[in-house]
Parts: sequence; structure tokens; C-alpha cells
Amino acid sequence: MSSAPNAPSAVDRVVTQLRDDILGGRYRATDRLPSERELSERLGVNRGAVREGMRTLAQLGIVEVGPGGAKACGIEHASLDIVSHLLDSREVSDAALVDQVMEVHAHLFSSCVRVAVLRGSDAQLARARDQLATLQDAALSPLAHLEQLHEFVNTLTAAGGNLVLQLIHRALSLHFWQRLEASGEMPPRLPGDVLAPLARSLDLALGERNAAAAQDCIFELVSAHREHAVRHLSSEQARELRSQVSEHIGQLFRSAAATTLPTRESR
Amino acid sequence: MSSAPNAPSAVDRVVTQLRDDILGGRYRATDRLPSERELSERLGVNRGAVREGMRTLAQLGIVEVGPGGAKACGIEHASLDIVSHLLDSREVSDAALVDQVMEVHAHLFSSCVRVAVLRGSDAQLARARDQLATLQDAALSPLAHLEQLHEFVNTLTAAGGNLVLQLIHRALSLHFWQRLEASGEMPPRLPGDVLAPLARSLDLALGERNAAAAQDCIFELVSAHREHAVRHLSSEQARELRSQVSEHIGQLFRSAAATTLPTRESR
DNA sequence: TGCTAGAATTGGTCTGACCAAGAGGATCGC
DNA sequence: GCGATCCTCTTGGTCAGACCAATTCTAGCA
Repeated sequence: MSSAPNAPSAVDRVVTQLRDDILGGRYRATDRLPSERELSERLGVNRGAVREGMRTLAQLGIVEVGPGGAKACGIEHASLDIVSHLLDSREVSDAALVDQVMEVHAHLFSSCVRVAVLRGSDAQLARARDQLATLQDAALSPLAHLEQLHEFVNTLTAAGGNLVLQLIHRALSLHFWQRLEASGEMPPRLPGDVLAPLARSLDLALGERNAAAAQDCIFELVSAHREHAVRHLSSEQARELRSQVSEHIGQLFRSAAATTLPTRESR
Repeated sequence: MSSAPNAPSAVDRVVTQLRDDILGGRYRATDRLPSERELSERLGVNRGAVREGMRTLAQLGIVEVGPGGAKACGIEHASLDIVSHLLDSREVSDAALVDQVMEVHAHLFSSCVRVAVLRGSDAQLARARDQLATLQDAALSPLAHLEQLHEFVNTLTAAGGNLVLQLIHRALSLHFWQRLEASGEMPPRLPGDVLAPLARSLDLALGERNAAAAQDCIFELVSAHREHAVRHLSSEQARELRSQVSEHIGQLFRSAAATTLPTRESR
């Protein structure tokens, strides 16, 4: 077997190509993009494949198809699912994007834990505490650690009983962590001296069903993770001078990219 | 303008039909659904249309297509975009779903306001305060009020500078409010005596850039709205005995909340 | 009973075609 | 010179039929 285990399908090629063209700024918002026939010829695939790809992109929210032609549109009208595509479309992760995702993660997950503590069953909370304990096992492989972390998040989101919350977390975390882990850019985990006290506090808060405390713990925990990851990625990018790769995307995030570190304010 | 302004396209019919079948429980998770050829024949459309529809549903996360056949899968693995489809797929909105969406909205939007106050420009915050003022104008039509509210949310999410946050809000609010407004089930707005004091506090918090206070205000505001809406919908549903419509959805929520993954012999 | 080989089914792709509606010019009238 | 109108071309939307590779099903065999 060679380097390619499974060749991408025709429609996948269409989606990838156009997605990268749009996200890469080769087509800007309101730009008309080539007709389906021209694309099918240019990409060497059938028009049916182009149509399926266009429909996928339309559902993602980065193109608008209609009678008379299709045109690109900005990311601000896109689906949440575009986030994973933003990660896929460049070979190195953008620190600003990671920062924003983890900012949302911190706020959302901490809120989620609050409702989980308020509404979750004893069994669910106990399970979460169990998972939290194994999460601190330093012997875990990075991959196993990541999976365990994902399970932990799953347990708490499920305990909250809010499907919408689950869906958002799934969209943000699943592809996200997989992507970061696969690319090897991710610092595998927080140093123990940062994790341990927070985890202890969280375990306590879960044990006595202190919603506010648990919420704060999670927020601190994710924020620490966020700081950790962003610092790692930023230095990585600065060192290898890859910043020009994400020039276009960076422009979209310029306001957030300016804030170097999250201001840890009190609530 | 006749009876049918714009007839649904063939692929739209496919998506709608299959989506309703799956969300309605006629196909349960891991159930194999009919082949593309059979569906094309049964629905009276071309197989290409069926394929596009299937791809759409796959991207939504409620079906999985692969060699050998396609099978349905549960909502817990779906995209966030499924939420608007959940609203579309039944003629009356489910109070539980609305409640969950607005719960997320309260947590997320309040967090968003916090970062907006911390990082937004003076002009953005001033604009938000302006919009907040016009929002209290009792003379506004329900539709204009809704649009103004949407603009207000937009301003604040933009001020926060977090694209991910914007995307989530867009996914949750845009179709959501449109749907509720169009169906006429929504109480048009909060009573003035509830809105006014909260709006005053919020305006003050925005003015002096008090992030924590602004966050609390928004949370209260959205929570009040949530309570208002859910109470309205619940009584509506109870009165007209429509509850059986959402029986299946309720089951989906419960099963999603109880994702008791067979703990693969932890530790 | 268990296993394997062949047949039927299914998704993935391609070719070629037709239609209605929007886009782009060219023409006409003022 | 300039706007409105008409015509043609393009484009998306749909359809029919076909082939291939992989999977699934099934019947026959050991």
C-alpha cells in the first residue's frame, strides 16, 4: 500500500478544492464562481459531483447557489460546521482560531457544568468524578488522555440534559481535538501542577453539588488549557514564520488576535 | 401571487420527506433506509436528486451513507443545524426544544456580552446602547421589534470579536426567531414592566463597561424571555392537546441525555 | 453446522440531454 | 445620449440510462 490509504471521492475533491479557494480568499464574498459545467471540466469530474459539492458548500454557508449562477459569501453567514473546515483547510492551525474556539468552550462548558450539577443524577455526577480521576493518571498515553477527556465532557453535557449544548460541544470538540492531536501541534496536556489543584476543587464541587464552584472550576480549567494551547501555537507559528499562511483568516479574526492573553477578570 | 409562490424543488422534497421520517421516528438509529433507486422511484424524482438529498442529510448528521447502503443515526451525533430542522419538521414548536435553545442562548449570549464589554470599541458599545433604546419603543411592530433585537444581538456578538460565537448565535437565533415569528406562536415581546428595569441596568452596565453586571443583565433578560416563551408554548400545547406531537422528540431528548455508553470496562 | 463462491444489490461515477429562468447584449424609441 | 425592450446565451435544475467496484445476500458445498 502506498501513501494514500483511501482516495478521496470525486465530490470530496470538489468540496475540498472550492472550500480552500473560498476560505483562502481566492473568491471573495459576492464573487460569482465558475459555472458547474466549467468546474466539472476544470476539476475533471462529472457535473453531478460538482452539484453535490456545491450543495454541500451551500449548506456550509460559504456559497449561495441560485438561478443564474452561484456566488461565494463570507464566513459570518456560515454554519458552525465551518470551523472544522477552517482547521482542515490549512496545514497549520491558526492560533487565533484555536483561541476563539477555546474561549467559547470555556464559557459554554462551564455553563453546561452548572446545569449538570443542578439537574444531573447522582450516578452521572459520580461517573464524571470517576472520569476526572482517571484523567489525572499521568501514565495515560496522549491519545487515551484525549479520549478520556472527551468522555468526561460527554458525561457532563449529557448530565445537563440539554441537547443543543451537546450538539455545540460535539461540533466544537470532536473534530477539533482530533485535528490538533493528529497534527501533533497540540501540547498533549496541562502540566500536573496546574491541573491537580483545579481538578481537586472540581471534584469537591461535584461532590457537594456546588454549581457555582463547579462552573468556576471548569472555566479556570478550560482557560488554562486555552492559554497553554495558544501560547504553544503562537510560538510555533512565530518560530517557523508560518503566519503568512493564515493571513486571510487572520484578517477575519483581527480583533481577537490582538488580545494576546485572556484577561482573567472576576465574575 | 397565487397559491404556490415557489414550489419546493425535487431535492428539497427528498430532504424534507426523509428528514421528517427520521426525526419522526419512522426510521430509528442504525436502521437501514431504502436504496437510492427505490427512493427515487417512490418519491418520483431522479436518483441524482435523491443523492443530493442524502448528502445533505449526511452532512446534517442524521444519516450515514456508505458502500452497501445508508442508515439513519441518532440526533446526538448531528450538526447544530439540525435544530432548525427540528423546528421545521413539526407544525407546532416543542416547548422543550425552545426551552433548551433559550437556555443555551442565555448562557452563551451573556458570556458574549462579557467579552464584548471587555474588548469592544466605544463605537460598538454606543451602537448597542442605541439599539437597546429603540428596542424599548412600544410602537414598533412585532416584526420590526424582532429584527431590531436580532441587530442588537449582532452588534454585541460582533463587538466580542469571536467568530465562533457569532456562528453559534446565528445558527440558534436566525432561523429560530423567524420560525417562531412566522408561526405566530411566539408572544411578541416581554411586557414592558419586565423589560424596562433590566434594559436600564444593562444600559448602565454597558455605559460604564461593567462586564460582570452586563453579563448578569443579559442572562436575566434572556432567562425572562425564555420563561415567557416556554410558558406561552406550554399552555398553548396543553390547551390544544398537541403534546402527543412532540412525544417522539421528547423521547429523543431523554435518550440523548442518557447516553449510557457501555462503559468499556473502565480502568 | 459452518464456510465459501457466486448472484443480486447498492453506492459512486459518468454521459448526454432537455427545460425554465436569469444574465448579457443588441436594438429600438425618445 | 439614454433608457426601455426584446432576443439570445448561459446557467442551474432535472431527468434517463449506463457502467464499475464493493458490499450484501444466498444458495450450495463440505
